[in-house]
Amino acid sequence: MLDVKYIRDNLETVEERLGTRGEAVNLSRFREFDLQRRGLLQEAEKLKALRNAVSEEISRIKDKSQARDRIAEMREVSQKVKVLDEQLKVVEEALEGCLLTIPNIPHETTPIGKAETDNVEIRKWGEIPQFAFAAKPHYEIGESLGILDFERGARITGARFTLCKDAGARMERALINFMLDLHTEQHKYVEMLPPFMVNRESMTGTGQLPKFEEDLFRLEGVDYFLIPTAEVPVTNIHRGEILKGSELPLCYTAYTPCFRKEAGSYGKDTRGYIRQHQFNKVELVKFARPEESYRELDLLLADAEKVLQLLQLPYRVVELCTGDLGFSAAKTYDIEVWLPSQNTYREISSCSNFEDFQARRASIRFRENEKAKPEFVHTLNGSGLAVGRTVVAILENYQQADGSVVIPEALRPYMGGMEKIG
RNA sequence: GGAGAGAUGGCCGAGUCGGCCGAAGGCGCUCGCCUGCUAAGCGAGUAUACUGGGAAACCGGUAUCGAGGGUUCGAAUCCCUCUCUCUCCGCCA
Repeated sequence: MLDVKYIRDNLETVEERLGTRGEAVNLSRFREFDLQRRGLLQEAEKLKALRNAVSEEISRIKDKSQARDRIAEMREVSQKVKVLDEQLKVVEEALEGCLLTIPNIPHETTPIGKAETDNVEIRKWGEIPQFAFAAKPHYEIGESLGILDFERGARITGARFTLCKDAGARMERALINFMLDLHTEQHKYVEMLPPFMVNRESMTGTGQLPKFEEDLFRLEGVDYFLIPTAEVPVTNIHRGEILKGSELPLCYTAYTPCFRKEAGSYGKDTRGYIRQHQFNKVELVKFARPEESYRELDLLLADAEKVLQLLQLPYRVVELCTGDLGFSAAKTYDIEVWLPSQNTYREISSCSNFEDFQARRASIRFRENEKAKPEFVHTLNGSGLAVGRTVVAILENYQQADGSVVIPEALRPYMGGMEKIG
């Protein structure tokens, strides 16, 4: 959510900068609701002030018969207040609804662009493997090794669900532990294991709602949703709180499964393990001081990259352009891992600074010192990493001519010393 | 699922028959005084949001005692609904 006062005072700038996201933005509705609200508010508050003053007078009059006129007068005032308050409520809801659907303003360093193709490559890491044979896609490798079972996954649930078996299941678990250990022991994040379903307020706080309800799995009977990412429960840990400046930045890491409807991605990545309705992810979340948030974003990105470096998987980092930026983000770096079968890099992590956009929605603030005014924190998060796609990358990059897959050295301690599958 | 108890400021905790209650008292914290050091003591201060005015410091108004609604000139206090927490019973990994 953007600052109402900022929009009010910089309407054209805001429209223009939001326009770089690719959708025309018209804030005239906002302006109208804002004006209406303040008009009604002033009127109502004036009457309330009068009522409060006269009520106090009445309280001092011993003989209530002498207050009869004033009581009658105030009865009328209260009626008017009631009407105004009702109108106000309608306008405020409209204004709120308006605000909740306005995306974040891209950071000034976010490259202007229309789509994915305008993203900017920042750096590449690692050697792209050269195979003396035709590199197989991960789903063929996984199926022939008996560690990924798409058919039975679909039988159990449906399309885009996969059964991990034997060393495949073990590798998922190993990667989760490997990543969590790295981030908690080397990068000093605090581990969290949050609920995997959240309420509507939490989804609104991080920006999934109200606009993207069709992407979420919703439970029946209660207003709970399956989380599409750990960002939601972990960021909402501090919803409604005022943190101490001295404890910032707060750095949390969490493993959770993620559930996404993938509405609108029909036909994309239909085969294999790339795009699932349920996948595992280790997430990194930070709450930082505004002036430190971009430095923290660089650190967070480096922490995520470290996973791929240790696993010796080639990747590149791209900076998303304004047209490709998520709703809540001001700036995003994607980490893309090399997939030999596709002869291209595919997203495996997305690291974003949301600045105060989520903090304002979720009311997460901090006080620099005892007497300081509360300020909104900046929230950040990034995948560290998507576990399923890491499995995909390992299978493809570490595949051997005989169909076996070598296990990255860093992962072996987590797989009982296993050196290869098959 | 059944029965009961509760929800007040950073924390603890008071709030009588509705009015002078944004809310006693204590703890904590901040600043000052005092004091070889520490402790104790003394004095002052210590919520948030919106809104009007002001360049600002700041001044005024409104709202907030779990949430929403009702009664009333006036609600932390009375009534209704909901949510959450705790205790007991049942069930269960």
